[in-house]
Amino acid sequence: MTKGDRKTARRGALAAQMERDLRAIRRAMGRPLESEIARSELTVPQMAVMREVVASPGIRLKDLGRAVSLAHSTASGIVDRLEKRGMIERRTDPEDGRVSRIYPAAVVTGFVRDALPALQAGPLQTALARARAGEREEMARAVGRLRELLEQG
Amino acid sequence: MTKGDRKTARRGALAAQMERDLRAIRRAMGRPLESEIARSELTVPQMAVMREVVASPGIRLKDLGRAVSLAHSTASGIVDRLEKRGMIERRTDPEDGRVSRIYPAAVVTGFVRDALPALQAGPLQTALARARAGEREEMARAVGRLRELLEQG
DNA sequence: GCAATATACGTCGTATGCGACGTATCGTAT
DNA sequence: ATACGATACGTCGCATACGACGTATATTGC
Repeated sequence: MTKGDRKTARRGALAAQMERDLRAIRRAMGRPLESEIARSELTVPQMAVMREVVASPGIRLKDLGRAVSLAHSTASGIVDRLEKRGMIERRTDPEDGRVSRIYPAAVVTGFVRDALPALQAGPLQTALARARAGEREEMARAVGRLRELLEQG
Repeated sequence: MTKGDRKTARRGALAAQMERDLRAIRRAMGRPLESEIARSELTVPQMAVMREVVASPGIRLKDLGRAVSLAHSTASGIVDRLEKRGMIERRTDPEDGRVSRIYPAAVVTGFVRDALPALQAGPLQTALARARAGEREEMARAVGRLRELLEQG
């Protein structure tokens, strides 16, 4: 085995470990939501979509998907379910018949704007609270950098 | 607005940004797999499971799920599909009728052992290759720490 | 020895999550 | 004006992904 091979193997092990960690992170982030914020009956992605729609009423589906880093088909499905619950509204753009604009339902706008900041104190924020300030910044930077590296490919 | 409120808000923003980054990371990691490693016809989780099964033939389903950070029901489904393709085998433990042990199919054992290291050079490893060595370690550490913080809750 | 409990899995219902495909609409070049 | 490509969505098929529930098998308590 050459020196280069060992290097490659070491990087592979690092990557494999990071993959395991990232799966575990995803798992840990999704889990408590079901129980902790059960009152709101919103899953993590639904929460993210609601936040975005409240922040930008009338957002196009495509931009919504990009904002939450989801394929438009996935975003469409989430909007479907939120619409079925009456928390959101789809309206075709009068100036461009192709785009459907997403609005928060009038009834929930105020409620969501108030409740969301409190509700979004999910497992991630709880975990971050346990870290030192420097650690928090470091992890945020690392995650951002990793995203950057992955997306520039 | 008190000083504590601002602090909480800042942490919320940090958490929200990290959530976006983590979604984007997940998305970027899953995507090229479909095309790049299309020959192997294996998805990311299937790859992770194959790796684990080849590394530990006869592993119990529960331990398999834990190793890849997935619920046992999810692991069961993945094993179902791999079994249907003949890449894996389920055998009930003769000493304990409850456990089903997972074995790599005899035909693929050698092949997988050789092919996997090359195939697992997925988007993450590509991205990591673009980073400086120090950055790599830093990101790995940060991700590991984040996992630790999330799981200790 | 047997009832109560615990464990390991399989299965189901639901929610993501994606690419591929079809459709309606818009912009544009002829 | 009309054909043609581009764009935005909706929908489908499939693969995760989870908790809840049921079932079969061990283990424990008495």
